[in-house]
Amino acid sequence: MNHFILSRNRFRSFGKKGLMNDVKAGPEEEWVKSGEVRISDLAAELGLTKGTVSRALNGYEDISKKTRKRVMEAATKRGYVPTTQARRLAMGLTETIGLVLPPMPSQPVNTFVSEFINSVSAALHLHGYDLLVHSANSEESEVEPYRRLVQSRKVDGFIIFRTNEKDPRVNYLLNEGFPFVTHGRTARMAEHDWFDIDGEKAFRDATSHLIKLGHQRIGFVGGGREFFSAQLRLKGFRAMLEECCLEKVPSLEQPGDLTGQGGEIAAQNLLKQTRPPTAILCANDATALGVMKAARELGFNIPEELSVIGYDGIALGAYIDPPLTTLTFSIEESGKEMVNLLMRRLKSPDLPVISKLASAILKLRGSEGPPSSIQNKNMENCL
Amino acid sequence: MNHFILSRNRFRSFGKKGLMNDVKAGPEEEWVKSGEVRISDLAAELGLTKGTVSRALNGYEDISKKTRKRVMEAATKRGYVPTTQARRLAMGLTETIGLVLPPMPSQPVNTFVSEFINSVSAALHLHGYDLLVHSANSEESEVEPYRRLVQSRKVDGFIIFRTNEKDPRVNYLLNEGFPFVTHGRTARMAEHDWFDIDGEKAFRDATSHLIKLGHQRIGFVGGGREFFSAQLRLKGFRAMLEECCLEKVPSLEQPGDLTGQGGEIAAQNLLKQTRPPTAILCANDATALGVMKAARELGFNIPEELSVIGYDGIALGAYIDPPLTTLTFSIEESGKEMVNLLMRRLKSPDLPVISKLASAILKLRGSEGPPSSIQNKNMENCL
DNA sequence: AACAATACCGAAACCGGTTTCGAAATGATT
DNA sequence: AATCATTTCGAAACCGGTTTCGGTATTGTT
Repeated sequence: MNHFILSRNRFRSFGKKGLMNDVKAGPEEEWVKSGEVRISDLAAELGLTKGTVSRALNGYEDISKKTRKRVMEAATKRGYVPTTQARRLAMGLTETIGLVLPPMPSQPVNTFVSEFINSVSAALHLHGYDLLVHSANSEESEVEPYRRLVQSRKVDGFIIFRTNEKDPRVNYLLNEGFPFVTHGRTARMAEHDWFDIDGEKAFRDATSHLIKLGHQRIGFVGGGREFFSAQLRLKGFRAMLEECCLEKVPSLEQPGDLTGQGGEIAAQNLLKQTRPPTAILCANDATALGVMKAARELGFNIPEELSVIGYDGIALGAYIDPPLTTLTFSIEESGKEMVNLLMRRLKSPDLPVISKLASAILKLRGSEGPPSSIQNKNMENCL
Repeated sequence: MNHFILSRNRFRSFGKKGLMNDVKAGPEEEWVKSGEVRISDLAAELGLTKGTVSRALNGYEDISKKTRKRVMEAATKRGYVPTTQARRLAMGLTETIGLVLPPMPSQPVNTFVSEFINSVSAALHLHGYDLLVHSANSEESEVEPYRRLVQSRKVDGFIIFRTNEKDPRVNYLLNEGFPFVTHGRTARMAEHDWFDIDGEKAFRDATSHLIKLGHQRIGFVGGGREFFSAQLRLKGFRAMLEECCLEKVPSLEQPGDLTGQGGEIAAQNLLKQTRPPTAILCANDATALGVMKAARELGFNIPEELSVIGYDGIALGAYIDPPLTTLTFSIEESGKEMVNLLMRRLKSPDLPVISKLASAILKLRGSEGPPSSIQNKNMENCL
């Protein structure tokens, strides 16, 4: 809806594209300038109607073998490719999935995003779908981009990631009855398809690993309350502590914001205590980097005096000193699985919701080790 | 072109969307289910033809004020949003720009890509354009994705990044006369619009900085011959050496592949020499991280015994020890400028090609310093 | 009051495909 | 050879918009 006034008979370049550049018509003659032949051209050339040509190309069974062959050959020879826009309009679908990037102002480590986009795009392509990537304007509501894409019918469904427990985007789309899949669980996870990494189990594993190394005082730097996944990681941490008969010390649980800076602040709070922890579990790698930085500045040697474990498996963690031990998972698998879930939903909207939980694995790289002064008093009670 | 056979009268769900979920029709009554009203509905409701409604909404001047107002109000009241696919088909354009992700196998630090996508998408949105992100299958030719998108008319133009000197994608699109802009120069840069960072100047600056600190033997880890931008950085490095009367030592120039691993290997080659360099310039940050890792393993203290400078300005470089000094530039600006160039091209295809060169700035963070043994023999001849 | 100019809108073509429906041609059956 | 079923294709509607063109109704001019 443009609001400027247009004159009625404005210029419009019809027909052949503007610039018929001097294509060097070299030795090979049959050079086909792409995208110039329409289905009606094909039909006229073959003495058929465009309906028949369309049915022949799309495999309808009411076309004789001979005709189908003629059509196919003419199509490949002339380099015919159907115009996507027309096909989509006629079929009433967009064959496009939307992915809205959350605003990323202070996020230091976005390596996840590009890999994720890559894998999602590749997986969609196998199903003949395109990926529309939209950026979120931080000044408007979080759901605005979704609303626009739905209303203008630009996409058939959404891939949502970095969900919060109470997620307005999820609420909006559920209310619209619009197909989507989330990466991460939400409060309404029983009502929509989702894929997630089992962060709870991951942190049970990591905690267990630290306890087996001899750590008794383990710190945890999480995310804010709004990050559901970070809460689940905290849950796993607590569960393993309890399972191993270690007392839960509230001051050792610090909130963070999943950024490096947040990690620095939290680490200072932890390490300046009279009895600082001998190990710190971080809700993600960015946080872990901040923790390591603060630890260095406070004079803690890693891993001798402090073990640090992150979560995300960013490749860069292997290049720092010491290399960051982290919980890692396959981003490629994430993308592929989410696309599978979404395609299933698009094909049959009324199927019951399903979900898939993948597991992270602990990648030991060197930022953890036994504590300097081992005190094994309570260990015999546990595994 | 599906090759499976379809029965003629297959099921197709027409009209209203499948799942009219129980939308809680709360107190506020005028809840508009989005995307259900078409232009013909509006026209019928108003007693007008759809042509008139369309002209009214699009600002044609042959519509009376009164009618326009009626139409506008009805449109907003009923929540009418034109169906994108239909509009695009009628107008003969896609309002979509394609971005093909290069295959990213072992790239350790891909933070650039997501930020770039984000800024490009945001800039495109201001012009009413969408961003279609496509992944490159590494098994097929590099230009295949472009060919497909062009032939199926899914995009109006391309954003290309990480160009090589001889770039098949550029060749293909130039030959097709299809609009695009590159991030980075190519051998045919006189024939297409491009945006680039002035890497040559950037490395002159960085080299100058090191020389002023007292370094006489400076190593360089570049990219392969195919990376044009890396070559330009090397050029800047050499130019400043010459300007400062420092001899060019071939063994101090090591090729790399812009990855961390490549940096490690190159650093080993440099540091195991009988007279190792006291500083190493790296063609990008990933390389620099590999160099730092190798240096640590060979027992070089950074920055006391070895200065390291990277290029890219990845945020995470601030969190390692020591924080990585690097050449940085605004990715947001890059995206915005490239979109501007492309929009200009789309509006008037016959304008002469233009380009824009932005500059990188040296961000000092701590991985460089004066060499341990200062030898200033030749410095008085220079600036 | 007659006439030309202008404002405004309807009718219809068009974009490029897909799908339905029915008719003609072909083949099978008795 | 007549009848019926099947194969094959043309004609036309349709998707949901945009744009052209021409014809009234209105206004302005003398």
